[in-house]
Amino acid sequence: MRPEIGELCEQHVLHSDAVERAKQELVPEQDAAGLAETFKVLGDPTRVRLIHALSVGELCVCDLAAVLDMTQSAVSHQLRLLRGMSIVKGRREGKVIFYSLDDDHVVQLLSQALEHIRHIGGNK
Amino acid sequence: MRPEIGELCEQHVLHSDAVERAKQELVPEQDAAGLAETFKVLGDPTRVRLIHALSVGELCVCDLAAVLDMTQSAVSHQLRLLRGMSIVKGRREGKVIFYSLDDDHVVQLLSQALEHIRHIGGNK
DNA sequence: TGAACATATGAGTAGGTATTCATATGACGT
DNA sequence: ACGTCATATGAATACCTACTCATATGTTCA
Repeated sequence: MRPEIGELCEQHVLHSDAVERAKQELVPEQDAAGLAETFKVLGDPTRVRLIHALSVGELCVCDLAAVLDMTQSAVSHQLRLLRGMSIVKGRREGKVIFYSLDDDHVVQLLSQALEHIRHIGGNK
Repeated sequence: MRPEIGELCEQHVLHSDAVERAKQELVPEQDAAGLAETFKVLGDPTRVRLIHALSVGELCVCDLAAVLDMTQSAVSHQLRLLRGMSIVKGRREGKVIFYSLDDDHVVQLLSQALEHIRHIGGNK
């Protein structure tokens, strides 16, 4: 079922039809970039903890800093990123700004990734 | 419904009960780290494209390089990472090594993330 | 065994990123 | 208007990461 081996690698590619097929279905560059950007934002322990903390309920910056034992500045910087990706949103109430998750997809992403981790955790 | 505002921020936290609650439910550091690690691996355009290409069907390193227009070395380095996270696996056949996705979760993660992107794409 | 090929890997480097420190913005009470 | 508090932001820095180049490993065939 697999294609015949064709020519040299560096120059002519081994399995040209498979390559063709894969090229056809290539994600548009733009999507790949967008996906990567999204995952990159989730790819930091601090931000994962931030998101998880907010999944419990809304919290202000100050509280987040306390919960995660971080500087207010550091938290604020990270929230900026998360806001930029529409993962969290802020609601002003006087001096305080309460943050909460902006999108349900994200928690699903987290739990699904956790599944993946647990799934492979044993064998390796 | 929201808690009374308490004391100073920097030192005593604004909403102590909410903070307590959030602290209770904190993800174990280990999970947060694991999640972040997983997402970090997905957080790169090259690897997203690699994964997507493999979702069509197995390909050897050389073909992957052709499909994504990259150096064999670069591809190999990335595959190493993906292998380490049990996202792809290799199957040797003579000189050639065919790579394929090791886990279904990953494609689901990709499509779910794509949903998120499309969902927010408009407003911003 | 040796040449040829596919893949893996180590060192080096350029660009990216998370935190800190200092400071700015914006809102409230007096 | 002023001081205080919560949050945001710019610059600097120390660390990380993706690629390149050179080379090693491992397989096949003669």
